[in-house]
Amino acid sequence: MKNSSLSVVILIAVAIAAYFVAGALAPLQALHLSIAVIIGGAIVLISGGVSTNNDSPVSTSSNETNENIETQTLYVGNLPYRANESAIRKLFSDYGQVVSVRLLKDKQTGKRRGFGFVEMAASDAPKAIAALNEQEFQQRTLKVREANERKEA
DNA sequence: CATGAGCGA
Repeated sequence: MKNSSLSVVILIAVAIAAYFVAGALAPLQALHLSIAVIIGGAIVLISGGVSTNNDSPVSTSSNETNENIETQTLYVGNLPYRANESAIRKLFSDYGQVVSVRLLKDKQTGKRRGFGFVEMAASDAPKAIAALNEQEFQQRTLKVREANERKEA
């Protein structure tokens, strides 16, 4: 839709340019028009062929499993109120790829509740638990455990 | 601003 109108604009501009290019190449003005029409027709075929290629861009059946890594949500408790999400993400990213980190805040009061959830690769989750559980983080002993409710892989 | 066991819009 937008591609077609844009193709028309580009087509006109290219055709005009092709007309002058043809003027430089051919001595006769009739030949100018002929070459311009030929080039214009070629542009029409090319742009038409491109725009009508509306097949699904990534319909290759091998693309459906696009890095579907098994993720495990970890419960992280006893977090310091000063802790922000980036610090937690960086802390956990040393033991595995962190998918998402969410620190829970009270919706009513807006205050932080001191715990959160870290979603990371399931293969790296036990290592992160063993390494970060009962570990001191900003003078607070973290409690890292597998999440129980809400989301499960 | 202040709080400290716990499992989430």
